[in-house]
Amino acid sequence: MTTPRSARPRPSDDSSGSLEELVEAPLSLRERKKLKTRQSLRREAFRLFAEQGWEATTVDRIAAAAEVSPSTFFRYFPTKEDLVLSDEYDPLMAAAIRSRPADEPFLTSARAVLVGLVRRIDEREHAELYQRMQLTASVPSLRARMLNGSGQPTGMLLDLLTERAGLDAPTLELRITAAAVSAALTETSLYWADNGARDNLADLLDRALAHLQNL
Amino acid sequence: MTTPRSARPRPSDDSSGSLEELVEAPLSLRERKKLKTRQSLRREAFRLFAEQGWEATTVDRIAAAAEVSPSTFFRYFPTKEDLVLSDEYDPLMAAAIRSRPADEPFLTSARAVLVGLVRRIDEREHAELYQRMQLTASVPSLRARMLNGSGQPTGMLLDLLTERAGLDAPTLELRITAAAVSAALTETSLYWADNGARDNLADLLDRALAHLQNL
DNA sequence: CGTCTTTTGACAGTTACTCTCATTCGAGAG
DNA sequence: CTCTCGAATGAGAGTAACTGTCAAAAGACG
Repeated sequence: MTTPRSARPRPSDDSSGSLEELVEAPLSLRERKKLKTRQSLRREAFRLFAEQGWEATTVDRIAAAAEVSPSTFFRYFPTKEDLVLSDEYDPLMAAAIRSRPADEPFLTSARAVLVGLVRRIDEREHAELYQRMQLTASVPSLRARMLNGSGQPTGMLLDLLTERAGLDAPTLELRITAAAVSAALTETSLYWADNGARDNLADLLDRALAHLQNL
Repeated sequence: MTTPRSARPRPSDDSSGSLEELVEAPLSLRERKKLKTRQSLRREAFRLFAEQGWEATTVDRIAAAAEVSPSTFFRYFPTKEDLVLSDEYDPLMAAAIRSRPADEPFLTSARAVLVGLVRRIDEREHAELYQRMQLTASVPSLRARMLNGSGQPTGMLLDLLTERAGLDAPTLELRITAAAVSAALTETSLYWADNGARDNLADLLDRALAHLQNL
């Protein structure tokens, strides 16, 4: 009962796929189909968002475009917002941070890992990332949810911190640290999108995390 | 177009009233009635939340209990969530911070002002404050929105910072600072509620903001 | 009192989301 | 290849949070 990650339960499993699968497990036909449906939903949704905007694009239309029933949509994404906000980077971040020396100051670990990760993501999927952040920054309800925990790394960062400290339950200080880093990540992304991605996201993030150290 | 404060527009005016009115303006009959309606809605809502929980309490029932039409409910609170999340402390905070020497480090100002303010609020309205935070902490959608900007002080803190820096538009660094302080405030409140208000909220906040300084 | 403006209530409509149940389809055994 | 089982889907009905419009009620003010 520490910090709930997402309001609603995920559909069934976390088999997501975007940034080069971590494990190249031979997917069963069933899994491949699920993946296709998921990708199709996301792709069609983003296409429609770009064409007609967020509000004008109803879930029914997205489902129709992806050729599934509206029911199915909600089996893949608990809410329309999750379509945009759900990311699959958390496990990557966690693994990367865990691979760092445990006695390194957390902000140092986080800075190195996050900046590196963001740089690679930005290189490979710049267009997608940008559209996502653009949407997130401009749609109020998305921006609102972006600024918080669901779909954001706060919870995982906190778990990492607690684990590092060898504790069972997080202290106030750990929660503050996690929240601050997470807020920096989020705020930087929004800043980036607000400015039309004029700057390099990874560099901005580096600046942001550096700034956190001398508050 | 910096950081939108709230997703939806406020009903009409910001004549709210809880913590000892700042201005003792002689309210017209109309204004007094509005205030009564607002308070009635909030009171009845919290009563119902306590009795039947968040989800079981529909807007229609709240409106009925307050003896206004459902339409009117939304004229006072843009969303059901705002009923819980909207606070009227922002202007107080702003004024208090502005009264500090402009060359004082921001975190120092913030720490002194926020801790003092929170202490006074907690003394005067402990029960209310606690129920609000309890609700916020336990209802996922509320907790989610709490962790972000809408209804939270991020935007105002940012304005203050920008003003202090003598700038027109906030820099990334200013945004990070505002976000970090805001996150600390939020996270502390949740921690407080999570722990059943065992500790003193003002003291916790002091610890949290101190911690921010030596990240 | 009479007029103007603000607030309200009634009502209809949209949409995100939930729940249930029958059907379909892939997995795996024989 | 077939049969069975469990998982995924589709259909449909239902709920509740909002939105927008319009006419009636009520305060402000001369």
